[in-house]
Amino acid sequence: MQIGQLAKLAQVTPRTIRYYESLDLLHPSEREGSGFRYYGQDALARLKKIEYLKNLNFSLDEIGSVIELYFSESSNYLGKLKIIEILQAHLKEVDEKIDSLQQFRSEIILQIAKMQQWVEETRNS
Amino acid sequence: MQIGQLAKLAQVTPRTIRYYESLDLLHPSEREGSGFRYYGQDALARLKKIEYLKNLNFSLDEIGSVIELYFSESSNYLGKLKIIEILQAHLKEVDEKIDSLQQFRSEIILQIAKMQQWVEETRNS
DNA sequence: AATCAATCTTACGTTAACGTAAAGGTTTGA
DNA sequence: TCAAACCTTTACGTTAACGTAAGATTGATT
Repeated sequence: MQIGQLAKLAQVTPRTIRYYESLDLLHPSEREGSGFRYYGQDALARLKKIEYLKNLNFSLDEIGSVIELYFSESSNYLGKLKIIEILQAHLKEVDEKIDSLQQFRSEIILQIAKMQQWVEETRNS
Repeated sequence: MQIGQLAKLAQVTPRTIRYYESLDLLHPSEREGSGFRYYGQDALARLKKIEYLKNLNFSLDEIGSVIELYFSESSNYLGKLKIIEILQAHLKEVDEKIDSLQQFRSEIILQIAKMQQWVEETRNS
C-alpha cells in the first residue's frame, strides 16, 4: 500500500510517516522508479506500536531506542541481554511514574474531601 | 526575598519564574520603586507545587487552571462546588493515566519474560 | 564616589513533533 | 490523452517552555 493508505489506517498523516522515516523509526518496504513509498502490514504494526508508546509519554527519540526490540526477530546472546537491561530500566521508570501519580491521586481525593466538608459546613449559613 | 534567592530555593532559574509570572501562575508580593520583585514563603510553596504538577506531565496551561484551587483560601458556595467538579475531573484524568501506565507495565514485564526465555533457549547453542 | 553583583526589559534562539504551502512528478481511469 | 488524485522534496511556520545575550538600572559595599 501507499503512504496515504497507511496513514489512514494508522490515523496519522503522511507527513508524520515521512517524519518518522527521517528519524529511522520506520521505512518503506519498497521504493523504486517512481519514488513512491510502498508499505506492507508490518509497517502498520510498527506505526501502531509507535503511537502506543507515544501515548505513554515516550519521546520519538526514546521510541527509536526501543522499537527495534519489538520487531527485530533475532539478535545475538549479548544483544538480548542488553535488551532486557533496557526494558528493566523502562520498567523502573514506569513504576516511579505510577507511584507519583498514585500519590497525587490521594492528594486530589483529600482535597475533594476537604472541599465537601467545607460545603457541608457552609450549607446552612 | 528577591527573585534570585527564590530561584535558588526552588531549583529553577529567574527566567523560569518570570515566565511563570507572564502566565499568571505566580506573582511577587511586592514591587515598588526599584522594579525589583520581592517574594514571601508562599511563593516558594507555589513554585514547588508547580514543579510537582509539571513532573506529573501537566502543562503549564493546565496547571494555571488548577493552581488556584490549592491556594485560594475562600470562595463562595457555588465556587466551592465548581472546584469540587474540577477536582473530580482531574481525578478521572489521573486515573486514566494510571490505568494506561499499568497496562504498559504489564506489557514490559511480558516482554522481559519473553526475552529471558529466549535467552534461556539460546544459552546452550 | 566608584564599583560590582543582582535585577530589569526586550528580543532573538532552541528543541520536539509535526503542519502547511509551493512547485512539480506519477498513476489511473474515462 | 488528459485530468483528477496521489505522490515527491524543500522549506518555512507553529507551540511549549524556557535559554541566552544585550544594554540599562538598582542596591550594596568599599
